[in-house]
Amino acid sequence: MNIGQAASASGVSVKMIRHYEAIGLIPKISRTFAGYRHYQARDIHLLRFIRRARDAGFSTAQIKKLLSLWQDQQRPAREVKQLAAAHLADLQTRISELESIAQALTQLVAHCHGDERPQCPILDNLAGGDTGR
Amino acid sequence: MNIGQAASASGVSVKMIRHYEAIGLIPKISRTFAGYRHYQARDIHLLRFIRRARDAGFSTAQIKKLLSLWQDQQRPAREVKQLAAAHLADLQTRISELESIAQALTQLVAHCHGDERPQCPILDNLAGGDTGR
DNA sequence: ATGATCCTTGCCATGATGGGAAGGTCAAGG
DNA sequence: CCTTGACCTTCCCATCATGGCAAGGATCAT
Repeated sequence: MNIGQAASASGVSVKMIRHYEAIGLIPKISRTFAGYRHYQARDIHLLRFIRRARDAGFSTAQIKKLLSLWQDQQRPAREVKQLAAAHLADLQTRISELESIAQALTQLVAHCHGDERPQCPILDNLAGGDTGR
Repeated sequence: MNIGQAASASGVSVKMIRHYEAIGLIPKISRTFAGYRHYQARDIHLLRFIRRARDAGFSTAQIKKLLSLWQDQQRPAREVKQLAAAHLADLQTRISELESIAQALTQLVAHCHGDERPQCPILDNLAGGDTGR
């Protein structure tokens, strides 16, 4: 399997596959005599794992750790859970931040008449003072 | 006012003030004969506006537009509202995405016993198949 | 005058991703 | 055999918002 096929089989772009190899997230892949990367079924599994982890919002560093845990048959589930819980906490923090921004913005948008007149509470708020209370 | 004072007065870092000037988000600031940037009260207002907009999650491009609307006494509130609403929609999209990730992850974490045994549904899920459904 | 603290510019880094260029390889078909 | 098109290789650059560091100049207080 060439890199393009590995990409479509795994859902990871060609660019990113090479990148992951370059940063050591995946091991160096064997090459054909002409220098083409050659992927085996287990490489595809690896890439799929990475894609799912990435889709779950894990950072590259976290994925690196997840991979090493995955490949360690002896790992305690505790470590995995810890990592996942930390990431989850992080997600929830980000969600709350975005939510409070969205809430404030919703207020402002609701109070803006939005017609042709120049007066606008959104700009007033940005220019002005207290952040919507 | 020097740039350092402008930074603490506005809440925008020295680095970012210079950056905003470089990318044309704010006009070129007057300089002292020695080349130091010199800030007036209205420059601080501008920086504060930018900081608030940035805190509200607007992109630099959107802030640029907001600034031009702000400075145009004739702007229709409609345009501002449109911009803010678009950003709000964007925020809400991002929030939902994060929420669905968080929800899936919460399930997985909940089902992981998290003790010393190696079996772990989190890794199984990443490795395996259906995304927790 | 000397040291501390500020300012200047410029380059590099982040993290995840993509674009594009210049050049090599391979398979299919005339 | 040669061309063509699709693929591969590496390398460099860009994004976005932000920061760090370095070398050198300015200012200010002692």
